[in-house]
Amino acid sequence: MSRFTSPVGEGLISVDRWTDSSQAYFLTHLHSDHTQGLSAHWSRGPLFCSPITARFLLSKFKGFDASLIRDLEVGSTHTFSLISPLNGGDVEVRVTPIDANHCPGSVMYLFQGELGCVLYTGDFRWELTSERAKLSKSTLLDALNGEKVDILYLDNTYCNPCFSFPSRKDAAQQVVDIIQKHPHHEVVIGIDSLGKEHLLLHISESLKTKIWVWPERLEILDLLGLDEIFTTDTSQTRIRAVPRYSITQNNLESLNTMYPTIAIMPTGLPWSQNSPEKGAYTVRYTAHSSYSELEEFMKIIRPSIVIVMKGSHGFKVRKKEGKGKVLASVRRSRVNIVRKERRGVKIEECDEICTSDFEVQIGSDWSS
DNA sequence: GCGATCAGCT
DNA sequence: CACAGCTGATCGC
Repeated sequence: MSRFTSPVGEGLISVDRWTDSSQAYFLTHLHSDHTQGLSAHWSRGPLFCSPITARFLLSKFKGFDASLIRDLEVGSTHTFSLISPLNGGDVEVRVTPIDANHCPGSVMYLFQGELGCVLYTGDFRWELTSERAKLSKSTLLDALNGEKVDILYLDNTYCNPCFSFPSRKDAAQQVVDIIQKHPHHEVVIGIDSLGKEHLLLHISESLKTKIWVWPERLEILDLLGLDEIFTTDTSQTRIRAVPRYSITQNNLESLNTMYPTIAIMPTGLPWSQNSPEKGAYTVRYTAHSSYSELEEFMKIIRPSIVIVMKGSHGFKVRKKEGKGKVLASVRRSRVNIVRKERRGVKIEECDEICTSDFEVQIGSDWSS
């Protein structure tokens, strides 16, 4: 444990982390909690991401130096070289970006080479009933080719047995059903600046209608070639996708003084409650893995060590005194878990990756 | 005045 | 509570 976490020399690789010095920077997707510290003036070094994320990045940060972007074909293995701060020699690294099925452009990164075998999931949904996730699984297993994952950085947002979600396809149909039961209502659907495009597409196709979005959102949809089904003209549709934070009880009541309106919240968050009598519907549509999906994932990966990236309502997280450090303790599993502090990760070079430092403790909960 | 960071909120 | 944000205050340039 201590050998990995104690920094030796300069950092080599940073993932979703932009505040300290590394030789290569990786971005999993363009949600804002993964880009804190990134700006149009980025100059620290090469930034690796998927081609779609590169497109979003240049749109979000106008004036970004495009020569720093290394867009990597998803599903392929790429090789690059870093300089060892220990001996000045080359450190060869293989990286495989794998579709994370979280939002457009989102990827996980599998790093292999002298650094060891490190899998960084970023935010991901391991929804194996979908063809896309099945493809991600085979890409991952092919790239691993039997190699053991030394360190897994895991999105554990919903890693608690109380979270079970329908497939996004089924959840999308639930939204369509709600809309069809209100044929004379206006409909507002809460979304963020990126994500849930497949939900909106499903609604548009099922109901043969365009969907209103705000102008900045249409720019993002244009980058995906989806401009045909969206509009910024309210007269063309009764269905509007609006910023999630704009859907409040007060706003819904105000809308209803003008026209009968229902609100639909696609979310996995447990405190968003369904209140049909108030015209407020919650549908469990989420871009994060459910507990059982995480279980499926862990059965395949069986890493030596897991570092979880979230954790407030996932694993039972226990605050440890001093320095704001947080360690996770897991009651239902004996997997060795450490919670990463703050955002992203900096991967340092070690004298060697010594897997015996990370005793394998895969518990029966993962393996049964 | 501008950009970066943070507190507070949903 | 906070998926992934938004707004507003403050600080340094």
